[in-house]
Amino acid sequence: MATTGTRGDTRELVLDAALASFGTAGYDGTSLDDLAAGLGIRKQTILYHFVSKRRLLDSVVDRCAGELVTALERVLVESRTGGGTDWERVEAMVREVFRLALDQPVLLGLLREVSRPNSPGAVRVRIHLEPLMARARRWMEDEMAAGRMRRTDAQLLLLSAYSTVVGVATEIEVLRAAGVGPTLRPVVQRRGELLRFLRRSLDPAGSL
Amino acid sequence: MATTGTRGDTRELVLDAALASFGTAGYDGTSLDDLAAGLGIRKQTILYHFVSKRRLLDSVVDRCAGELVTALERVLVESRTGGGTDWERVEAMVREVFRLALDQPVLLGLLREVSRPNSPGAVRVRIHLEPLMARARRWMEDEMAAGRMRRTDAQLLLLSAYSTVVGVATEIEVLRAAGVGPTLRPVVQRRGELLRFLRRSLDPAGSL
DNA sequence: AGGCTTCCTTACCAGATGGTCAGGGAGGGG
DNA sequence: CCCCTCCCTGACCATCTGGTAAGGAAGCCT
Repeated sequence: MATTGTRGDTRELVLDAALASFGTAGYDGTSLDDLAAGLGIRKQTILYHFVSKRRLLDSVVDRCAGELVTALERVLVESRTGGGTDWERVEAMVREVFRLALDQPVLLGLLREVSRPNSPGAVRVRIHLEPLMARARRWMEDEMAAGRMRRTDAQLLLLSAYSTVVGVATEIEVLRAAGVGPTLRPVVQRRGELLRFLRRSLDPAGSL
Repeated sequence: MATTGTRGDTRELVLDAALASFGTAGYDGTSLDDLAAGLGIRKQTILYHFVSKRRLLDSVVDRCAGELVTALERVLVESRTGGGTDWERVEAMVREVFRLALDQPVLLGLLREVSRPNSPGAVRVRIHLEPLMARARRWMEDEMAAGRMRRTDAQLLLLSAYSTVVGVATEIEVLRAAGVGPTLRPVVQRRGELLRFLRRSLDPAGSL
């Protein structure tokens, strides 16, 4: 072969490149030929591993959603054994999501692309996020009923948090377009706003 | 003819349809054939009025940016003759932007599409927004120097406000995708957050 | 009437796109 | 040795893409 060198992980390399391209150029703006050329392989190789372009997108989404779920699951377990308050657990989750986003900014690109209503990946990402959302919602409503959380519309709150994260994606891009370097100050600021908002909505001990 | 009926305003109809399509399906996801078919005309007619697809996007952006600038200009004049404080003027501007966005949600779709870094329309929208931004920035810095505004990074604040508005675009779409009807409550909530954020950053008389 | 302009059309094209098909090389097991 | 499977590739294709060239119909002006 002598193309990629290490052997065996072509599939993963394609997924990486596809994630980046879908996130920046968009689904329609990504051509399998270009994608393959960037990897030094032929388009047919991509089609061999992922039957169609559509399924490639699905695979990318699956993989990213998997990472997200794993990371959240880990934080959830940690905070459970650590035995923090509800609010501390919420905060840990939010921080984990932002950490993930800062570590892999490409994820935000994909999320943004896939949040578009008519996007082919929208349904796929919903499949992954809906159980997560439903679970979080149920938990929150239980905690509200038990008086450990302030009463509010759980679903609307979750969606608001979700779109804040998507908003961060656009913000980073806007800043870059405006010539502002990839400083993380605005991201941290957003995180602070989101946490403050959530605290105000949820924490019974929250100020103001 | 007998196609459109009223006569003469084919150009405007094309612009309307293009705005909607670019905003929902994206630039790459929009084909001139489909666009024309939706209007009951032929693709060549579109090419006749707007020389190329790219120029069509430019025209759409131009028109929308024009509306925005006009609306803001009007508010600015009104608030100037009304003689409000700095903060009241800022608030009036923000409210006008949100009003515009609520009146024509398609605008948000376009804005979102065009905020993508590699988007062909990104440069065009920058051409329109940069003078606006520069002007606002200069004004804010003057007011800060005069002590009528709290000191802060004017540019970062403006960009933050801008991306909040773009964020509203994604939020509406996310909500729709989640099955939540086009309720305006989250939008109003966002507006409230943005105003609070701006007030905290700018208003010398602002609380907390 | 005849020409000019405006608006829209049919006919056509070169290039790119996603996808199919058959085949080739490497390795492993019999 | 042969066969089989895994991974990859070249050749090819139908379709769609934005864009060009040319012509036709309606109105306006002289």
